[in-house]
Amino acid sequence: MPGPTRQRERTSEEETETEEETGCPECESDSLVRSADGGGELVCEDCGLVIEEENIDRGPEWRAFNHSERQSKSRVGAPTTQKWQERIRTKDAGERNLQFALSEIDRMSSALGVPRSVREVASVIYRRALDDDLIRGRSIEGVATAALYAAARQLNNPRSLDEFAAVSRVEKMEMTRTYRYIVRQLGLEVKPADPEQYVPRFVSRLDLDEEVEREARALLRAAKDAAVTSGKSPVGLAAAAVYAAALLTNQKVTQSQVGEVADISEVTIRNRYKELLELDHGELVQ
DNA sequence: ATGGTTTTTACTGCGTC
DNA sequence: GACGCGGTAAAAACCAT
Repeated sequence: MPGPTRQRERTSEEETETEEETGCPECESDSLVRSADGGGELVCEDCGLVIEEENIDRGPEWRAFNHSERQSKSRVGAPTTQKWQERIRTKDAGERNLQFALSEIDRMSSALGVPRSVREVASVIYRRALDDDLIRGRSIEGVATAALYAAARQLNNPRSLDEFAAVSRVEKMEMTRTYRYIVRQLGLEVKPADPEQYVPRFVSRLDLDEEVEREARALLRAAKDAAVTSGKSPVGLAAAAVYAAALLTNQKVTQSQVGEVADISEVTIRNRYKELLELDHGELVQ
């Protein structure tokens, strides 16, 4: 019988990981970057892996909007309806539009710790939307957010809707509506996110170790093979897998903690993780 | 619009520390 | 007594048709 390994209590400080400029353990890249808001995660620019996170905010607040007021510079004022001012407006509209959108994409990208390639694809998508005149009737921020969301998924580096909601200036509803629209109009090909892609970040935010990540991935693969994943939220599956994996490896984490970092209800975690564990017994894992 | 499925919300009881 | 976990019913959200 393997003795129950007493897990170390989670200590926020005192236990500083010893990776400074070692590069990304996942893809060996050197381009590590500290994300701007949302908790100062150290993330890899190439693969988006979160290597280290400083403030785990477990408060109920992390889905709140931090920057309530920001863009006070875009003061529009009453239009003076003069002819050439009107012309300038329409002429430069596209340029201003694009510039602002790109800066938004940049801002959200660093907040989310998304790799550079994703920003680039997002920019391309946005330009296409602009060319096809899809912005009309929609907000620039909305389309920018949608473009980034789509790009992140296309490049297999997805962020959840809730993660986006935390950094974007548009509400979730507008986000999803705009996202559907541009995906449809531009004929973008976006496949459902693979739950495994959420695992590293959740594990990292929960301060669990690599073993959990491996186990979670194994559980998810088994589930996929057994075809119990279709129709289920990838984020929910990932969260459940992380929780289940923590159980299996005797790591301390609660359902509510996992639920919080993944923005998934505990009920969903319960329902999913039971299924995952059943498979683990019945089917073969690995 | 509608119906089926999934997720969330709210509430419950049980065991433990 | 608070906390973690499990279960349930009903509401809400989602999705394909």
